[in-house]
Amino acid sequence: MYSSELIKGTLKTIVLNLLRDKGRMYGYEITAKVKELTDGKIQITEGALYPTLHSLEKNGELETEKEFIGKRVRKYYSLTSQGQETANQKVNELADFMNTMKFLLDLEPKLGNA
Amino acid sequence: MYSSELIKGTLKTIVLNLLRDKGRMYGYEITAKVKELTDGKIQITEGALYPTLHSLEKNGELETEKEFIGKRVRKYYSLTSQGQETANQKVNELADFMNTMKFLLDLEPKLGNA
DNA sequence: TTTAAATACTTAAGATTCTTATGTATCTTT
DNA sequence: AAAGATACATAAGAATCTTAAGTATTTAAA
Repeated sequence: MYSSELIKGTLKTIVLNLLRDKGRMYGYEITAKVKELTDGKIQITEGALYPTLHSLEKNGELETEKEFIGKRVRKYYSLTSQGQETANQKVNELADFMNTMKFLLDLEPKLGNA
Repeated sequence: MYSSELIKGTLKTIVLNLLRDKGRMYGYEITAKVKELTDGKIQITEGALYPTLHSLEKNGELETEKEFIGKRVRKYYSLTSQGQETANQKVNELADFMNTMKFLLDLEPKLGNA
């Protein structure tokens, strides 16, 4: 488990990226998938996830379909076309940021002014 | 410039790592160095940096020496031995986290259960 | 069979960490 | 003389997370 500050700011990107890959998922499934894919190193709490999903939906990035599994409601989320764009952009930004951070932490010699 | 959520949670690590490398630095110098090293992509604001430095000092990770440049005070920060350990640990954690995130974003096939 | 655990969603209070803004003061450049 | 850079500090507000509590169904274990 990583210290919680690190997760901050990457949650939206994780969710958008997963939905881009899987097509549609419901909340509980997202938490389980992230936990599985990261061997438990990243555990999204429900208190963080659901407000994020609601906010993304309100913003037009996600749309929902309700399905009944027996008597229980399940809300499937999928990307809107706007959400597709945002997903691409957010993932690129995070990848770029991680390159910058890697450079900063390794303090590699800067190219171009040797 | 990255969207500000991304910076959150990495600031302490950036500061500790820089101090580990440079020995000692003062606040303003840190903001300038990070800006320079990242070509302006990461700009630490003073409102974020100074409280962070104060909190790290209060926590025993950093120690300070004041120096006068003319009539102006400059506060140099350096790592305590505890700060050294924290720096190592934080940098390792962030590197580990970035690997996990890279895997998660690329959705590379998981090794070990093919 | 009843109890616990897992599934599935929701929301509220509080903590943390950042942005934005303001304030003070000195030094350097125009 | 004024503007911009240097150098510190802190407070109000925003954003995002944790922790916690609540509701309800389904499945597994005792």
